[in-house]
Amino acid sequence: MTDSGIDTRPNRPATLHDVAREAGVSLATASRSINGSTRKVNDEFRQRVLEAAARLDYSPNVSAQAMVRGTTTTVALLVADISDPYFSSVAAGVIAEAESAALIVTMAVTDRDAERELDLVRALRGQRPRVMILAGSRPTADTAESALGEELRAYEGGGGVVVLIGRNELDLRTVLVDNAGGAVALARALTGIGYRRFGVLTGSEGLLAEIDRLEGFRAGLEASGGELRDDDIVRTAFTRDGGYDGMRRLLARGLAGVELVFAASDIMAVGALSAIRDAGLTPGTDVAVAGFDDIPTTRDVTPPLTTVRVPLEALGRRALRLALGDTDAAARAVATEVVLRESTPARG
Amino acid sequence: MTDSGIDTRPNRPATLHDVAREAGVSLATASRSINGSTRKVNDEFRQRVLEAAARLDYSPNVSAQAMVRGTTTTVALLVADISDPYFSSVAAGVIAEAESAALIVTMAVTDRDAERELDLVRALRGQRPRVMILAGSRPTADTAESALGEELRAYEGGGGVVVLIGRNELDLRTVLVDNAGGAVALARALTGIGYRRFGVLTGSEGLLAEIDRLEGFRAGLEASGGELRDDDIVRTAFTRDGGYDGMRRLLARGLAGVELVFAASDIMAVGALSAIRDAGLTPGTDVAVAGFDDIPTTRDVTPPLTTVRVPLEALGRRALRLALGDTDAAARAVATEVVLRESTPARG
DNA sequence: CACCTGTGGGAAAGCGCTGCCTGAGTTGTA
DNA sequence: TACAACTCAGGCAGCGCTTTCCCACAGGTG
Repeated sequence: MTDSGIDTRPNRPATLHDVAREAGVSLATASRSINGSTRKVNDEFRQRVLEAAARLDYSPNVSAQAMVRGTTTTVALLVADISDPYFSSVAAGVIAEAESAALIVTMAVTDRDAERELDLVRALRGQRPRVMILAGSRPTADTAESALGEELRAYEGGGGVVVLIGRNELDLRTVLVDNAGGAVALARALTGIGYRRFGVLTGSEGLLAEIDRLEGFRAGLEASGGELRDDDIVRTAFTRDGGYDGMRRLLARGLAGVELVFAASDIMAVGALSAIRDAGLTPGTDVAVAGFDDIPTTRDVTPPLTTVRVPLEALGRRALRLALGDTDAAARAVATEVVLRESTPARG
Repeated sequence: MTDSGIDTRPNRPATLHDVAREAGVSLATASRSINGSTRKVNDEFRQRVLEAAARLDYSPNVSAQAMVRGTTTTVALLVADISDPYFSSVAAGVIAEAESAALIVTMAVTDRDAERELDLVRALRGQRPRVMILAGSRPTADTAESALGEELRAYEGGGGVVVLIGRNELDLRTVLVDNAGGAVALARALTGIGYRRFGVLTGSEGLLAEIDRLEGFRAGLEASGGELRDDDIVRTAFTRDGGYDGMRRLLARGLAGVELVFAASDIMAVGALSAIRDAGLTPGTDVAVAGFDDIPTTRDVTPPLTTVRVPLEALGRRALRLALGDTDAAARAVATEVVLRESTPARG
């Protein structure tokens, strides 16, 4: 078709240069026609450029644009485990919000490994994302952690914005969830419907969310006459299988009067339900169970799970809005709400 | 510290140029020290460069590298809905495999909207990803679809590789799942344990997976003496709520002898279980239910769900491996496996 | 008719980086 | 001692794009 046998590698995407040549205009005019700068372009020229672009299947090279503009349209998102419904809901929120801000999301999974998390942050930093969102990051200030902090600060020093989801020791923008308040309210609600003796399944990773939920629950019980003995607190993995195992341990040991087991996350609670059933007991009747988060499956397990609703998708949206400078989003902790269902029937 | 008041905007990430200056070497040497090219660099120089880089918190600009190298390390992944466990498992597989190939994943969500899907493909194309993976894409050859095909072909024309997960009319690399075979095997297994009259809950979107599963199931029943009347096939949304609604419709109409309802996906089956329970019936006992996919929650619903196992994470891994040229990955459809659980107790 | 102003296309610089090419310095060989 | 053969640091072009800056030209004014 066109003349000039300059570069006819077939596998090279068309460049703006190609488009300009095809349309018979300069590079500058082609650029202005396609992205629509402040400068006006003659309609006829613009038309020609757009047609040429379509003919050549032109697609602007965002790397090149990023270089010259000095800014990208990327949001980097780190989650612990994308197949965990907690994180996939948060991710859905981030992605939805990113789409409405015309940003593109790059995602990485840490597998709850601090070292890998650090490597990923390093790698993602190279993308010069506008925003970096970390969900379910490790909390305690050990060495790997402070290296992470340093890396994040370096990223911010280079003009990036970091947002953490969930309380954290790092001194960075954070979307706070009212874990403690929700746990207090849950404890009160449960004593209110007649429960007195409680057990707890919580994580062993020292996540601040775990701690806040446990302490909040304990405080709520103290204020409302419930009892939680230290022996009845089981520390286990913060996963479905962790919940299953923890519950099994509790059952093997004998419930010894525990009427209700509070699992610090729904996913653990779901595992606990299965463990109860596998032990030949009936959850809700023989032991009540409550969770935290209100992931979608809480409606579909049997009995439906009492929990504390955390608006997970909203969390993700809010994280990005906060990063983008919406100060309202920083205002205060995201509210949580107790949802009583049949896994905790009213007692006597 | 350093002299030359050239550019001291505080919010500018350090460039390789800065590092080279700080280390007192040339740009070329700095580049070679940091990325380790084929050329050797004097140990002392390299040391100096690495120290300077650390001191300045240098992180290579991947956009710049992409430009000059003419290739990126990005994988673009499109899914219909990331909070659906089917897609989040597939995504987990893609991300895991990407990590082991030192690639980074960019993710977008189509929300099952063909138009949005097209826009996203267009936008992602600008990233020049090495690979583009589409999971749960729309299938039928309508107009938006052919525009999608054109866009994907343009992307491949520019040197990219497209992989589709699940059968599709587009003539592109595809990870095939043996949906039909699994459905046949399921039908046989169920007639084998005494079921005769069946109902089906399937999607209304014309996805080829839906069709293959339905047709496979039908064929399996025909071969083994089961009965499926057209009236007992309900078309509904391919989601949890779709399953719930479909089952409710079936129950409202009266089961009229249907002993087992096959839902074309687990997520629909889970909704169906809840609908059965909400109607005051006992799933498994009053109506049996079977699903397809074996998502994690199938173990935790009551009764545990009979299903056809699809190795979802493996699907994602395989998609990327296929894109990266692993010809074994293209070999044949991914095998599926019947898993009988208590939602379909043996009859009579 | 001389001059000014506004409009809008084109040339060119340069974003951060890699990889070829050059050339200085070192070692080996006759 | 002369010269070939290496080795390896540095110079520089250029990846695809945006954005000044420049300039030609059209139209307006006194």
